[in-house]
Amino acid sequence: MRKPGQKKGSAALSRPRAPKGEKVPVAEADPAPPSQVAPAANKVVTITDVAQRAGVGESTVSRVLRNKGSVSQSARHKILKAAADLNYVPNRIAGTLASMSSRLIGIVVPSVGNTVVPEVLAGVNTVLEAAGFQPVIGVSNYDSLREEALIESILSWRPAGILVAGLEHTDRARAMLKGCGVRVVELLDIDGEGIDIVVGSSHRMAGRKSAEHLLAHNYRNIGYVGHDVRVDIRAGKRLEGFRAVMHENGLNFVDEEFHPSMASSVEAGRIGLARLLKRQSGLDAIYFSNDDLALGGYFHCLEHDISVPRDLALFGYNGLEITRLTPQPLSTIRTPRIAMGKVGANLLLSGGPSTVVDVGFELVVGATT
Amino acid sequence: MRKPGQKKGSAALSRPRAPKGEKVPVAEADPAPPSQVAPAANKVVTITDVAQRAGVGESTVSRVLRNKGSVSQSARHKILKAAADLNYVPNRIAGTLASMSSRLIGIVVPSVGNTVVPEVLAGVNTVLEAAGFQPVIGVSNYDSLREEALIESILSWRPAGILVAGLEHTDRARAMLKGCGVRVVELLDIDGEGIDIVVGSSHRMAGRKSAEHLLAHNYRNIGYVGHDVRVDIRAGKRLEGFRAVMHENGLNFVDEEFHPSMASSVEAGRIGLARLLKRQSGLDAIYFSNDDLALGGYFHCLEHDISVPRDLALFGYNGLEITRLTPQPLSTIRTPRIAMGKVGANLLLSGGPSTVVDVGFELVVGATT
DNA sequence: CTGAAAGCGCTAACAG
DNA sequence: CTGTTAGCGCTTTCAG
Repeated sequence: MRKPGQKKGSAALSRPRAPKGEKVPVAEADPAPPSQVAPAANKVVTITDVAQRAGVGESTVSRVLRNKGSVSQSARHKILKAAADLNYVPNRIAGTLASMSSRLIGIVVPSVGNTVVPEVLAGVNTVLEAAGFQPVIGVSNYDSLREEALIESILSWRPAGILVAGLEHTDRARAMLKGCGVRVVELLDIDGEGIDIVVGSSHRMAGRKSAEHLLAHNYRNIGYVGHDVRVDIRAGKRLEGFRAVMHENGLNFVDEEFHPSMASSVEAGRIGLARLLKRQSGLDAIYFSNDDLALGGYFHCLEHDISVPRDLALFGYNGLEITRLTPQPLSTIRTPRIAMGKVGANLLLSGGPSTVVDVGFELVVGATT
Repeated sequence: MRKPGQKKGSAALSRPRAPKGEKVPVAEADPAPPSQVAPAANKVVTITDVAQRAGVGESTVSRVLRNKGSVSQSARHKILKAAADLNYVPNRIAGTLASMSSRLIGIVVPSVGNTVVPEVLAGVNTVLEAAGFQPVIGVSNYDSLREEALIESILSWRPAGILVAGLEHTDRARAMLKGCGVRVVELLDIDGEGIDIVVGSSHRMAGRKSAEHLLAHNYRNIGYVGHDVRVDIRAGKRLEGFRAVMHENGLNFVDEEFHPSMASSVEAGRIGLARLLKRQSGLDAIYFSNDDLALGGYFHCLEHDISVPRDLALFGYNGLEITRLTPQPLSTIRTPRIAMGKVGANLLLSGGPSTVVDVGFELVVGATT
């Protein structure tokens, strides 16, 4: 049996006594008779304490604190005062368990490398916060097994909903998502079979449009510079779409350079383009897996006096802020990331039916094509 | 009294029945006598179910699932099998309440705009994940009142620890952090009074070193281009340090341009430098509030054929990856962000005494000074 | 409008 | 090694 009255705080991580500077006289710290009552130190305030101090029942306190049910003004006042005096912080863990409904929202993203994921998260967060939900985040590092583990872990917090990136998951992850009983939103991509709510844009189509743009501008000797497309599935879909259009026009990439980095990076683009140009001449345009890489390629051109787009055209993906601020704005495809996050979060909370929302994209003709 | 057996899932956000495509015959959906038993649909599996199916007691199941205490191989086997069969996902909300120790870690950051915060978070996350903790995140948008609210909200989840950015908080926020009974880590800055554990570097000193560097290279007519320094307190400290060195050498900024954006941005740097150069001639160096701005300034120079550093030297802060990949690498100060996150998280979990850790910084001499 | 009481699902003694 | 039993702090009937 647990000894009542001997309440302890969080065992492992509770603050050690007397942090730097605060002297606590060893002998006479506690004026109460020692070994009789446990020292009241750090006792966590509960709703019971508030109720007692206000002289009301616990349920009334609960009602006031959650603005639910009707309570007399006098009681409300006393309770609010008591809570403030006691510095009461409600315990949502207990609240969640009792009410069987949480204000936690799970989020699983592949990385926080470039700014695209943070931007989506910012959009999501705006909505969640306004609605009083708290995000619980996991980063999978583009590893689907890690994603699976994260999903399980997050689900164990019984969130009110969950957002994940992309449509590709392990079978077990899909099963868990399907069976967990809460709404799930898959963000960023719509090319594939979704689980519940899907909000994103078509990467296949983005790749196609990119190719059509370059072909329309009479580029024919096109190279590809990308990062690991096995890992970044959406980049792979863009490449696929691009390639399809090339084939439909009887063309092929002159050459392709895959940097083995899992995450995209400016450096990968810089190195990748340098390598490609070393072994191929006659290229007139490069399609990059995204703006990070394209930026690296652009820097390479600047440094080596390769005239863009006369000598070489460059095309990226994402429409990052920076791409329109370089000396020559980069040609790219811009996606509404903040909006995507907001739409996803709203749909998650709104309780509507399963849907697929295509937020679309915009081809931005910069000065590099 | 709550009717037993009529367990319901999360009310608000539970998945609606029959999502797209799955036809559910209205009349004969449930073969059981209607209005007698509640449909067993979606019943959430609990530890009791697992125990029953495995033919053991609940506590034994708990022991197996948490690898605690000793259990016979046969029992362990049966339990694991039962759990898998039932697709059991433990309820950590209940576990946390019962054990009074959570595996949640609160994190409050000012923004997710540029990559510095995500990088710190990546470091933090590496450690947390390895130790089985889950981050609960809040974004304050550089608003201290919002930060206060977020801290309160996050504390209500009774996290095992909390990480916040910077040392400046509202009085109430400090009080809550001090009184919450768990370890708190303040990241990014060490110039000031900390609450418990402080991990960061001195921005004042970074500003000083930057000034010393420029002065040592004989720049004397120095301008400042920054974003809102009232809001980004750490940028303000750098400016202060820089200015102090100038004064000690009988100098002053020739002119200062503050872009009213709260968050830093490449655009602010571009516009800010353009404005500054329009009203001042004879400047030989610019100190930027950080690399985002410096990058924008650099792009402005590239576009307007301002020779760097001959006509104008540029100096930033952060040491973002991209600053060493531009045609001329930018001169800047690099901070160990990933390491900072790791150290902070480790200290948080390790349970040591309150400390201040200066992770230092490195002045990177690029090609722009 | 208010209080009493029964759990939410799990963990932690304790006694086998 | 294992089952029983009290709670964790809060919400939610239900009966005043």
